[in-house]
Amino acid sequence: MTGTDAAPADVDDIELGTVLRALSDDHRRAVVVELAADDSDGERTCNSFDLPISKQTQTHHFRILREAGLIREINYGNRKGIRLRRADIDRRFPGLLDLLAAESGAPSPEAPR
Amino acid sequence: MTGTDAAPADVDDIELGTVLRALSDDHRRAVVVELAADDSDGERTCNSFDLPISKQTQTHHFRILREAGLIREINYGNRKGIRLRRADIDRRFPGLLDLLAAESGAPSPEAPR
DNA sequence: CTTGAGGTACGATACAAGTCGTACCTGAGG
DNA sequence: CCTCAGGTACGACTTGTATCGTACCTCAAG
Repeated sequence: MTGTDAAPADVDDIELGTVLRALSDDHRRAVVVELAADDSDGERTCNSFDLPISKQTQTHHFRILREAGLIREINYGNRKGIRLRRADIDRRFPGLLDLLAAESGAPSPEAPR
Repeated sequence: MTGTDAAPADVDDIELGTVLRALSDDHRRAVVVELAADDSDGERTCNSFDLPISKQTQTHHFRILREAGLIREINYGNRKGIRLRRADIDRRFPGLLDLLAAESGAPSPEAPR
């Protein structure tokens, strides 16, 4: 495993600075926004995000997201699953995912005038 | 370059990516957190934040915050005032300031620790 | 077993960003 | 006028980071 998981296990170990730094990148934010927009919270594959970057860079970004505590990566050997840590994020930073979802053109609870 | 030392005038011109990038820095986030914690929204001076960095660097950070649309800088010649754009932020990213305020050890409505 | 696709590890590179040094501007108070 | 503190402008330095190339691993299907 080569010391893979430096991901915060506890909700309290998720730090705002790390999260914001992770979300400041457009590609990573796009991933989280997509995940946040899916209510069913199904497991996704890396390929399903259609990022215009190489595999190695994708690995890098997903690691940042995992270490920030935003996603979980389930290792299947020659495949991996991506899952949003929605419950943890909602408890640690309530409203954050709504903020991100609002950027994707998601339905807003309030009338847009 | 970037030709923009201008701050976004319209609320809609405030971009999430720029805001998150601005808030990903600890010093800048500390400033916004302090501002967000003050409900009176009084004008502050740069000195009042007690940042452990040089004046030049402070100027740099305040510019980033201003260009992101998070604060306004009022120039008095040999002094300047700092003011949080609370109304704009609340309208563009509702909940964001609450998120930040929660990190400052502010009283959270439901944080039984 | 061999092959191929998905993923990772390590390294190199190029650009962005935080920091400070020096020099200069501005206004208040001697 | 001169001085001084707050603030800015420009540049240099250093670190961080996003990106990719090459090599390797893992599993499933031939």
